[in-house]
Amino acid sequence: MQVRERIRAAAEGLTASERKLAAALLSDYPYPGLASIQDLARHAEVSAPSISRFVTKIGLSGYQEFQRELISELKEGQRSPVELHKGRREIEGGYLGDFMARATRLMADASSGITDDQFDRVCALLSDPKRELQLIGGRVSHSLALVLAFHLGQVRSGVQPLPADVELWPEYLLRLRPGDVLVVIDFRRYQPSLLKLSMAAHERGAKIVLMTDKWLSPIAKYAAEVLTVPIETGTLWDTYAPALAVVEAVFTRIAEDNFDQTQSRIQAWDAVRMTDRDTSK
Amino acid sequence: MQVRERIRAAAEGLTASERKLAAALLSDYPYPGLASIQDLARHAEVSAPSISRFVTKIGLSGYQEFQRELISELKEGQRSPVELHKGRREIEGGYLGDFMARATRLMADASSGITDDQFDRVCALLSDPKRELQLIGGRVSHSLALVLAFHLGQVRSGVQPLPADVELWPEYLLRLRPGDVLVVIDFRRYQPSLLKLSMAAHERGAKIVLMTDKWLSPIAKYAAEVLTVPIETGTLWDTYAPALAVVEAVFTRIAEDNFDQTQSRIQAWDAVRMTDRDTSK
DNA sequence: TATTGACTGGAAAAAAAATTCCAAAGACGA
DNA sequence: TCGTCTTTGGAATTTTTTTTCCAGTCAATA
Repeated sequence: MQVRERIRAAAEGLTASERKLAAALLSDYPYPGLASIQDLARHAEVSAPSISRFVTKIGLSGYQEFQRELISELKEGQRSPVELHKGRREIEGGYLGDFMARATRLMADASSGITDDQFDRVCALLSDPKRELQLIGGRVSHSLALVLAFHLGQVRSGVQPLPADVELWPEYLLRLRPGDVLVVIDFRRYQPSLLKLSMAAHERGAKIVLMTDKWLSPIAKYAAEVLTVPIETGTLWDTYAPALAVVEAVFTRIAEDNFDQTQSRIQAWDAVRMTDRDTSK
Repeated sequence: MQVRERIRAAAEGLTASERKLAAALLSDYPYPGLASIQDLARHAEVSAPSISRFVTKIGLSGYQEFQRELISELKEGQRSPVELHKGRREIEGGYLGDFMARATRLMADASSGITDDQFDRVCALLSDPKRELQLIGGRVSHSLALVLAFHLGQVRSGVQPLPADVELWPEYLLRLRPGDVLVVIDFRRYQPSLLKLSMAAHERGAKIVLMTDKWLSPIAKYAAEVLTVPIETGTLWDTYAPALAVVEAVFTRIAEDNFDQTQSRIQAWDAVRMTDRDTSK
C-alpha cells in the first residue's frame, strides 16, 4: 500500500498536529518525508515525537521504514509515472475529488472556445495605454473583474474597476470617451443592469470586451470582443476556475509583453515587502 | 552541479573501490545513494569508510549532504515536465492554450493534497453557525477570501471579510471569541502582517483555517486546519485557479448540506432580481 | 625478495537521529 | 467554571548512522 493511501486511510483518527503533518506531507508528496525527522518536524511545525507517533499510527514500524517505503515508491513511480498518476486519480472519489475532476474537465475545454487570434486582440486592446479601461462584473463574477483590474493596474495606468453599486455608475460612464474600453464579465443569470450599462457605454463609442458563457449574454450584441468560457451556471456545482484562468492568461500575457514595466514594479513591491518583513521581527 | 557530474569529473583520480562505488551509484542513479551508508556499502561491495572518503573526494562535506543533494535533484527532476512545457510552449498551441494546459495540470493535482476527511472537517467548521467567521487573504489572494466570504454569506450569518487595510484589523480582532474561526489565505510570498494577525487571533483562542501552498506559510504553526493547494508562485505564470476551485468546492459542499437555507435565500435573490429586471425596462 | 607507499575495511569514537518518558497545556463535557 | 482525559513537545535515552583511526594487505620497484 502506498504511504499516501495509508495516510488517507488513517485520516479520520488523526489529532490536530498529526493532521498538520499529513497536510505538509501531502502538499509536496513525497519529498518532505525524505528529510530527517527533525527537519520534517521543523518544516511541518510539529515536534519530532509527533512524527514518530504518526508513522506508527499509519502502520509502519518507524520513521526509517517510512522513508524506505517512500523511496521505493519513488523508484517505482519514476518508472511508470503515467500509470501511477492515472490510477491514483480514478480511485479517489470523495466530494472534493469529484468536484476537482469536473473543474479539471471544464478547464481543459476552456481554451478551445477562444481563438489565439482573438486572445491576442483582446490583450492588445487591454494593454493599449491610450485607452482608459473600466471593468465590471456580475454579482458573483465581480471579483474576477477586480482581479483583472488589480493586475492590469500593476502594468499600466488608467485602469478603473467600477463599484458594485449601480447608483455610482453614471459618473464613471461620463468619463468614457470613444475608443476607451469597458470590460464586462457577465455569466448566467445575466444581469439587466450590466446590459443597460453596456448599451450606454456602446453609445458613447466605447469598445466592449465581454467575457461570458456559451449561452452568450445579450451584451454580446454590443461587444467588440466576446470571450466565451465553459461554465455551467445554474447548477450548484458551478465553477469559475476556468474563467479565472483565462483572466490570468490575459494579464500574464500583457505583463510579459510589458516586461520592463512589470519588472520594475515587481522590484518595487519586493523592496516594500522586504522592509515589511524586516520590521515584523 | 549535479552529483552525477561531480562523479564524472572526479572519475580520473578514483581508486578501485571508489570506482566500484561510482559504478553502483550510476547504474541506478540516484536511488542507491538514498539508502544508509551501510546499505550502500553492502550493495556496492565496498566498506562504509570508503564511501565516506568518496563523497568528500567529490567535493561534498559528508554523506548527509550527499543525500540531501540527491533528493533535491530528484525533486527538481520530477518537476521538469513543467519546465519542459515552458520551452515547448511556442510549438504547441497558442499562448492561451498553453497557459490553460498548465493550469489544467495543476488543477488535476489539487485534490491530492487534501484528504476527504480534512475537507469535511473544514466544511463542518465553516458551516457551524455558532462560530463567527472572519476571512482574510494576502495581497493577491485577498479576492479569494472575498469570494469565499460572499458565498458563505449566502448560507449563514456571522461571516466577516476583513478589510485589506491593516489599520482596521485590531477592531475586528477584538470581536473574536474562543471557538470563532479565522480563515487565512496566504501564498508565497507570505505576508508578515497576516502572520501577526494570525498569532493574535490564535492567542484569543480562535481557530485558524489556513489555505497555503506547499512551502507552507509560517501561519501553519498556529492553524487548526491547513489546506494546501498546488500553485507555482513566483513565476510570471502563476495561477490561482486551483485555489479558487478548492474554495468553490468548500462553499458548494456547505451549500448542499444546508440546502434549505440556501434554497430560500436563492429564491429571495431571484425575487429581487426579477424586480430588477422588470424595473430595468 | 625486501621496501615503500597507497588503499582498504574492521573497530572504536563521534555525531546524529529516532524513540520513549513525562510534565504541562489544552480540549471537552458536566 | 471545574475536573477529567487527551494531546503535545522538551528532555533524556536508546538506537542508528557516519566518521575517524589504524593495522593489515597488496602492488610496484629496486
